[in-house]
Amino acid sequence: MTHSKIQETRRRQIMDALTRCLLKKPFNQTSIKDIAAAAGINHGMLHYYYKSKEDILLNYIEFVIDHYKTIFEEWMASKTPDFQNPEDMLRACLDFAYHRITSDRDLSKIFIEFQELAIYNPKIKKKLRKAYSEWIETVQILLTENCKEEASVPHISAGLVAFSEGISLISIILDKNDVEIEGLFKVFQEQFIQYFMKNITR
Amino acid sequence: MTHSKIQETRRRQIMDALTRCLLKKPFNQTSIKDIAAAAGINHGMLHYYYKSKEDILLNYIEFVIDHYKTIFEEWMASKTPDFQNPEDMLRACLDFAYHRITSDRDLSKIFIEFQELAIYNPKIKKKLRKAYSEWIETVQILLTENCKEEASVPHISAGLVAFSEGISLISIILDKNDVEIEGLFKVFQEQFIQYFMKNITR
Amino acid sequence: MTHSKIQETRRRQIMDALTRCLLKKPFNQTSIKDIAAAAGINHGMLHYYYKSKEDILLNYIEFVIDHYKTIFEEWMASKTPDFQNPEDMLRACLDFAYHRITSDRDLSKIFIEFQELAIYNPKIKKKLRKAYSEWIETVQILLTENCKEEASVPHISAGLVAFSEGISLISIILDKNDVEIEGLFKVFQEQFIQYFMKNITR
Amino acid sequence: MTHSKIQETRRRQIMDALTRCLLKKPFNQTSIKDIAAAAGINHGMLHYYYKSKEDILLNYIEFVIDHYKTIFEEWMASKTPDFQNPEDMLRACLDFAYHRITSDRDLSKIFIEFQELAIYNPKIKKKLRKAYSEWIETVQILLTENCKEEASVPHISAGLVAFSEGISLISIILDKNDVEIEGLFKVFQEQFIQYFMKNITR
DNA sequence: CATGAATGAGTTTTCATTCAT
DNA sequence: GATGAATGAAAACTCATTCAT
Repeated sequence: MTHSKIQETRRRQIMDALTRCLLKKPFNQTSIKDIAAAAGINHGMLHYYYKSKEDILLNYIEFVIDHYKTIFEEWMASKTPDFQNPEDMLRACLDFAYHRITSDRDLSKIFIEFQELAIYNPKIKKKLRKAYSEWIETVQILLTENCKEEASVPHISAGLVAFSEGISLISIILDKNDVEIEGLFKVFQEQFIQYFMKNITR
Repeated sequence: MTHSKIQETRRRQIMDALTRCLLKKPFNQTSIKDIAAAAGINHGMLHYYYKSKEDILLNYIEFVIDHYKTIFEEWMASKTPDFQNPEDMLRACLDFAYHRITSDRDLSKIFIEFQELAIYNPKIKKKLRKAYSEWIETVQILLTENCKEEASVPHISAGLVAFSEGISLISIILDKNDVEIEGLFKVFQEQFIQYFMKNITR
Repeated sequence: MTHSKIQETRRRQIMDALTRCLLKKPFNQTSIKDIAAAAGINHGMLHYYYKSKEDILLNYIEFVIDHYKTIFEEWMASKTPDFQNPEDMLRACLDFAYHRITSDRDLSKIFIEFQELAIYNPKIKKKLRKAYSEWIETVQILLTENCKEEASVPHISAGLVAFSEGISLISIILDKNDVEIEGLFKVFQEQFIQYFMKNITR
Repeated sequence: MTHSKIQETRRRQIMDALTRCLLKKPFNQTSIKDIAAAAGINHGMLHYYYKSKEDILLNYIEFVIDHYKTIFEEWMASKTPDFQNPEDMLRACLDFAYHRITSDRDLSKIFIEFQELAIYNPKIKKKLRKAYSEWIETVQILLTENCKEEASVPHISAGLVAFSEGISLISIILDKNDVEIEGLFKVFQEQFIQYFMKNITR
């Protein structure tokens, strides 16, 4: 039992506090005291639960990634039996990814922060690389299951993820409202599905 | 003429120094003295030429954007007469954007830094929004010139820019080598061109 | 009996732990948690057994001094009947002092630490003063028993102790190996014994 | 010109301030702000002139050692022609060493602090080792000049330095007044001179 | 007796900014 | 224009001590 009940609670408080902080200020300008205040606990405790500010960040990145991976997996588990054909499944997955991830502005901001941190910090880069690799792989698996021509699947998977990240970035920077962004996304989504159904589906 | 020759030189030295700095450390961890040292000038001078650290950053962002805008415009001016048909032009433009912008790893890093700064700083966000808007608009103009069905052009333009940004991000995070990324890019580029030629070109 | 068996054990564990700690870091940089970890007990307990960090130190100094006093006394008790003449006894005592105290590098380090602590802390200074006084007195008693000219005995005793401390310091700082230091010590030891036998022995 | 006039002044102020601080508190309990306050300058400046607290200390140790080396050398230069015979010279040197170094209680305290710091810090140990080596060497040179039997000179030199350090330590710990300590020192000094004149002088 | 969560004062260090020279 | 000394606020981190369980 390395972590007691109270430890779990505190660690979760700190993670949630950091989310709130990162929506206001970049990590480098967020002080340990800021996080502690947001969590409603003494700043000394942050060093009791994590060995450094970087350690908080590394744990936080894992926390966020795991959180969304879990959400996706739970959704997949609940939906899988429902799909009648590849097109339905693809459309549902893209819808889910869009509504729960790409269009979540808070999440997008936090990921843009992660990306910047990754550029300058190899440890963070490694974590992010793993997350994106897994995401691309998940897409690949989904596509391969319904694919007769496998050669282009890896490129298509990576491209979809890149496009998704690009959309989320552009929607943040341009401050487009959700309707416009959804329209933009849908155009490409439909295009992609049609292309995929025509050329690749078995 | 408020700026003498020496002033122009100094300001340019500072901008170039900041580029070198940003490839090593994020802006928030880059000190005025770091920039001054990289520029080979006294740190006190940075406050003579710019009124604050933020002011340096705002000028720098404009400097970078202008720099690449100029490069693109010069290239366009030099190429325009050569194109025989829309397809050639589209392919050339996408090639240029890819080779000079999307695949320039240093530039990509600096833009990821800008994006993060923009999230938390409205002034920076405004500058970046303007840059991306103009970029999308440029693409729109290029497409519209050869287009019979204009309705989807705005979406396609924004999508192309988003995709381009997504690719550059993914290539940085995944540390993919240039060949892999180019392959990925080309698949979509070709797809896009074919789609565009079939449905939209007049 | 205020101290139960377990209490004695714990207190001894703490003292031994501090010895190990002081060979790595100065007392001021040794934390309560360091000592607790070295002792294999909970850091909260240190405040149960001792009222403060300083209290631990004061007890430790007494512990170390008593320890070595006991060793010397036991040795003396075991040896006394053996000596045939003053010269034998003197030589044996100096040998013992050298091999068990002066040349014990760990002990020397710990005493250098004590000396520094004593300079700035009157309570510690008092304890150390008492220890050195008693040591000098012991030497005095040994010398007086065999002395016809008592006047210079106090000076000689203090001088022997000072010399012994000086040797141990120099051997630590110069990192001389044991052989060199023993040679240095022996030269003076022999000189001293000859001088003492010639002028002072009754 | 790496150091301007003001730099020299400030650096000297800081060194002098540290002397005052070390007479009150050990180095580890002396904060950067304490030293700055004692020097009458802003604490930020200490990091302008020295790159860390340890750097201040290392410079300080060199400063103190150089200071006393200079004093000794100047004295030697002024005295050398006066000595008629080895005995006069030896006595004068030992007198000087005693009155200006061994019996200087402030200096003794500071050296006890250095010794403790040296035990735990290799860089400091190296500096102190060099200082003691040079001191022993100086004594050796003085003795060798007047010596017919050189074999024991190294031991005697090291022994004299060790004894001197031992005396200064004991006088601090026992809080003996100067008269008593001088008496103690003189007994050995006389003994040493007589021994040296009889056996070793050429 | 034992544990470990909690507190808060204190430490070194960094740095944008100012300004006298 | 140019230099670099000076300021002071703020940062991350440490730790003796307390105390509820």
